[in-house]
Amino acid sequence: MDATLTIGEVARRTGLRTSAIRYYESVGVLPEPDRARGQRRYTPGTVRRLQVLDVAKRAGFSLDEARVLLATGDEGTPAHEQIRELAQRKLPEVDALIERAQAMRAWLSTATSCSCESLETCALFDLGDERTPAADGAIPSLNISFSGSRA
Amino acid sequence: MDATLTIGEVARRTGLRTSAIRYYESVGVLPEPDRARGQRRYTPGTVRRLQVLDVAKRAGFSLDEARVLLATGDEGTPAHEQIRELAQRKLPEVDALIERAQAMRAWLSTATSCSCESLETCALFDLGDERTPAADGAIPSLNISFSGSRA
DNA sequence: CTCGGGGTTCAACCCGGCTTGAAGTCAAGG
DNA sequence: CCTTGACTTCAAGCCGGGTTGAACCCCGAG
Repeated sequence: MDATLTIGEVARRTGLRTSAIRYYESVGVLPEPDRARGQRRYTPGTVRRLQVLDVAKRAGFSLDEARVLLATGDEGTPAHEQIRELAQRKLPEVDALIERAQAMRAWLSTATSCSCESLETCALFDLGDERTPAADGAIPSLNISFSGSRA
Repeated sequence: MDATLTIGEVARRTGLRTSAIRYYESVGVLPEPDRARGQRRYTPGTVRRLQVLDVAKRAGFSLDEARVLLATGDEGTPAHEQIRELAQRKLPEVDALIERAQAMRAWLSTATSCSCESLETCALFDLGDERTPAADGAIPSLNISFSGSRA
């Protein structure tokens, strides 16, 4: 429980830059740690928090969302409630992302065998067919809208 | 072929904002059009170009990549060569995106049935297992790195 | 004449997630 | 004493893809 790790130490153990750790603190994802002569001193638990953060980011959560998650340690409801709720809220977004990416893939795959002379005449670029003629060799529709998530 | 459309007209026909059209010109995705008393005058072909651009963006291409594509109209190789090459270069990226998104989905799905009391002990947040114990109910690994694409 | 509704320019701002740089403090070691 | 290295702060920059705003011009109608 004693706060012994310097920011550099935490950085080494997590693979983060010290600037990132300070940034997380500045946006409230990490709490303000104790200080010794002005310098931050972290508990070993902080390393775990940052690992959790890492996994959460990979799972598609923003820092804002991760903040909520990391706040669960603060004497309250058990972690699984927050985890479940966040995951359930995120799932449809990720499903949409997958769908969108698969539509992109289908289009690109079709495009690799394009033999059009000009973009003017290439049906690949005709607007994502709303009416979807349901033809067999139809061109994959790209009627997609979404705001993706990042690494 | 006479340049008759004002920027507002093109905007109406494409659903874009005039600011976007000027921006595309500024970054070289659209060529500089003729002008009448200082005002831009576009050919109907420009509308098509912007539709092509729209589809290309949905397919995952950046403006930089789309610029290359749109440049094919300029008296050169037939369009399909560029289309094919760009699509082939993009496919692995999109495949990676899909894989990543599916890993996210799997993790989130597992997370919705988490019953851990604390983040400390929750195996969901143990680092993406390199050693992959290959257990059956194993936690989906999130060992992913990638720069996604956006709408 | 004046107003409204196009058009023009350029610079600045937005988003998220950091990084980078300048300038300062502090402790240990040669 | 001086250097080295790790820490501190704050402001500014970066990426992509535009949007927003101020200040201007120009034309036709009432």
